[in-house]
Amino acid sequence: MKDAMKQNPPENAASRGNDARSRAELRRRAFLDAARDVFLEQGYESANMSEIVRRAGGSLATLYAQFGDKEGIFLAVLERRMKEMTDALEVELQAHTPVEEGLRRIGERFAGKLVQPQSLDLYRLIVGLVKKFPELAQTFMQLGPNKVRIGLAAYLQDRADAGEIPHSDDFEELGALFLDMVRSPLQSRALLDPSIQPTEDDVRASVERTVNVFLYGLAGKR
Amino acid sequence: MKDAMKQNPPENAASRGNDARSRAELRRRAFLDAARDVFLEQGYESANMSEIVRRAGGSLATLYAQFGDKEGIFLAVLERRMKEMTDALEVELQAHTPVEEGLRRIGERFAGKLVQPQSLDLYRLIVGLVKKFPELAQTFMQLGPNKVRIGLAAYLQDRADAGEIPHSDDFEELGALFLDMVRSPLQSRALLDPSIQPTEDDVRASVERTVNVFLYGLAGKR
DNA sequence: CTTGCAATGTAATCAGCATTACACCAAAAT
DNA sequence: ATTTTGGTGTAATGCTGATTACATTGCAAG
Repeated sequence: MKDAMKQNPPENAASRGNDARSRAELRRRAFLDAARDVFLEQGYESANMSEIVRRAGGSLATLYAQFGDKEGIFLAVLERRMKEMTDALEVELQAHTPVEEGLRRIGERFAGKLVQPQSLDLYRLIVGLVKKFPELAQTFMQLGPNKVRIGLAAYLQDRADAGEIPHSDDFEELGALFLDMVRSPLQSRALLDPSIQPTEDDVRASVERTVNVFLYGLAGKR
Repeated sequence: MKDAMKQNPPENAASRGNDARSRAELRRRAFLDAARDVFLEQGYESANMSEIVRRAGGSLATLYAQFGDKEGIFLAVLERRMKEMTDALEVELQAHTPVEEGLRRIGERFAGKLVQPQSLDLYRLIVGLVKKFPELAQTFMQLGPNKVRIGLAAYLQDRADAGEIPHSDDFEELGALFLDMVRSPLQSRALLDPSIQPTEDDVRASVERTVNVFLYGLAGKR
C-alpha cells in the first residue's frame, strides 16, 4: 500500500535559488544519486537497474526514458562526479604560491580526493571497464587526469618564470610525473586493498616526502 | 609401432622432449592457456566457461573437475602469470650493481614487463575484481608488488652500505616510491587507453628520467 | 471538468551463462 | 580381455537481470 501523497510537497519551493526544474529534474537527480551508490557498491556488471529504482523511487520505465540504457546512466554518473573532483583543484592551480608550498597544497588536495572511498571505487570501476567501454575511459581521462595535468603544467611554467625551478622543455611531462608520484604511493595499495584507508596525516606525510624527492632527489633538501 | 588412428588429434607425439607428464598435465596446461586468453580478452564476468573449453579442447566436465569453478581457474591462471613476472627480476635484485645503473636496469625490466598488453589486461582485471574478490587481489599483491618491493629494499640497503646513497629508516617505503615512480608514468595512461603501447624506447626514456629525478631531484644530476 | 502526456507499478520477454547430470569412450592397469 | 579410472559430448537445470509492454494514475493546462 503505497501512499500516494504529493510526493513532492513544494514547501519552500519559493526560495529555490537552485533550479526551478520541474519534477523531471528532481527525479533525474534522485536517479543519479541512487545509481552512483549502486554502481560503486556492486560494480558495473552486478549493478541492478531495478535496485537503482528501488532506492531512487520512481519507475524502471522512467529511468530508461531518461538515460537510454545502463551504459547511459553510468556515463551520466561519471560526468557529474568528475566535475565535482576537478573543481576543487582549480583554485590552487591558478595561484602563484611558491613552489614548495604550492606543490604541497596541490598534492594534498589532489591526493586527498583520490583516496576517498568513492574515488577509489570509481577508479576501480573505470579501469575494469576499459576493455569493454573504451570511450568511457576516454571520457574519464579527459575530464580527470588530462585536465589536471594541463593545469599543473601551467603552474610549473609559472614557477619556472619566477626562477624557482629550472625551465624544462616539457612541463606537461613533468607535471604528469609529479601527479603520478603523488598519487601512486597512496592509491596503488589502497586500490588493491579496500581495508587500507589513508588518513589525512598519511596523505600529508606522503605528499611531504614526495615533494621533497621531486624537488631535491633522494638525498633530500639541503 | 604406433597404431595409426585416423582421428588422432595433432598430438606432436614425436617431440615430447618437454614433459612426459601424463595427459592430465597437458590438458591442464591447455586449459590454463585458453583460460588466460579468454579472461584477458573478455574480462572476468563476460568470460565464458564454454568458450575456454572450445579453445582448449576437452570437455566442460573435465575443466570443472580440475579447477572447481570459475574463480578457481582464474586463480590458477593468476598464480602462474605472477611467477613468470617476478622470476625475471630476481637476478637484478641480487646483484651489487652501482646504484644509478642498477636502478636503471631494475626499472627497465620491471616497467618492460608491466606495459606488455597481457600485463595491462591482467592488472585491469584484478583492479576491477577487488570489491568482489578481495582475497584474489590479496594474492596478487603478495605475489607481485610486495615481493618486488622487499627485494628492492634489500638492494637499496646494499647500496647504502656501499656508501652510494644516504641511509634511510625505511627502505621499503623508498623502494615502493621508486617502483611507483617507474610504473606510473608508463602504466597509468596505457591502463586507461589500450591504444597506447609504449615501445622499448619509451620505457628506456621514461625510466632514465625517473631514475634521475629519484636520485637527484628536479634540478637533475650534478 | 477534461484531456493529454509523462510517470508509475507490475509483470512479461528474452537471453546468457555457471554449474550439474548423464550416458558413452579410451586406454592403462590388472 | 576386463576392470578401473578418468575424459568426452551434449543437454539439462536454474538463476539473474536487462529491456520492454501495458494498463493505470497523477499533474497541468485549457
